[in-house]
Amino acid sequence: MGKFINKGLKLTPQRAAIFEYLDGNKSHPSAEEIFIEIKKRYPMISFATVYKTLEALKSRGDLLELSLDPERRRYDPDTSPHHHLVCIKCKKIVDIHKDFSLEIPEEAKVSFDIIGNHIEFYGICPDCRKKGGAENGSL
Amino acid sequence: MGKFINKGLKLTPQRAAIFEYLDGNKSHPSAEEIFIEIKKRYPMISFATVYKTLEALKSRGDLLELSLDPERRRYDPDTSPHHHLVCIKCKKIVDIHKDFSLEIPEEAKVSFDIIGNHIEFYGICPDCRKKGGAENGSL
DNA sequence: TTATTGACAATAATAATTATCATGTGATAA
DNA sequence: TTATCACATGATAATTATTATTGTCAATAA
Repeated sequence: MGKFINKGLKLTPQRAAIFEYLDGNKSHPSAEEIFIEIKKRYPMISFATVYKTLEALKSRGDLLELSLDPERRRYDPDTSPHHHLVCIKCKKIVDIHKDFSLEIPEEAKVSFDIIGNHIEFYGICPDCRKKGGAENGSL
Repeated sequence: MGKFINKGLKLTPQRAAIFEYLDGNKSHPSAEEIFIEIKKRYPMISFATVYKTLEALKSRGDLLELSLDPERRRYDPDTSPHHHLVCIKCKKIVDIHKDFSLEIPEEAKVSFDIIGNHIEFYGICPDCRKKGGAENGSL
């Protein structure tokens, strides 16, 4: 959980468990998934603590909130610039670490101060292709 | 409201109002914004009708649901392939009609069947730059 | 006409998220 | 030590967003 310690957040057992779960995690979990997972070790943890910790990390720039899934917010501990590949069937999200060096379009140049970009590729993952239409796969 | 008629949906006054509001609309409204606007003319319309109509249009491919704003779903009647420019201050969304012809990355090729992509450029719009920090602008 | 269907509004229900608040805890000062 | 303070926690309430259910009515089929 290295990347999350000493960020001005007091390290409590609950937070340590959340940090440990998040660090290096590539599954882009939702708040509920994080809660369920942490609860296995700390059955007394509350949803509020999870949300508050996520919010704290987010506001410190150590956690990305993804809007790729309209059903719920999902989180990504990898804050380095990267893009995502989303399965439209099972909502699995895979990282794409590649720089596309997009040329800023004219409409943007003349008006917005562009800060960054994010590309969502969407398609059907191998699991869903095989199964021919599973509604949920492993995240 | 041309683009929405004769799509297998019976044309009711409520739907006509929703269609008229959406057709050509570039503001990427939320369900609530649509509801409020329609209510001015049809005060008896219900939120459920708005949601159902949006869902119906969405499932017919005549309306895009945008996941750019984590707070709420926003809708785009322009179903032609295009990208978006989002102001991180006021959440204004502007269309970018430009083909970036992204080369499909290796990670994707070997696994996912890629169907499409969407680029979100984010930055600060001229209004917010001037105002130096308005929390809400016109959508 | 009668049965059926489809759409509506109203309402209830559910899900996701945020806020409130009393209590607890660790770090540090007295 | 103990007092204090700032912050964290968990329980729960409240909100917000969305979806589902129900009863009604009008249009249509039988």
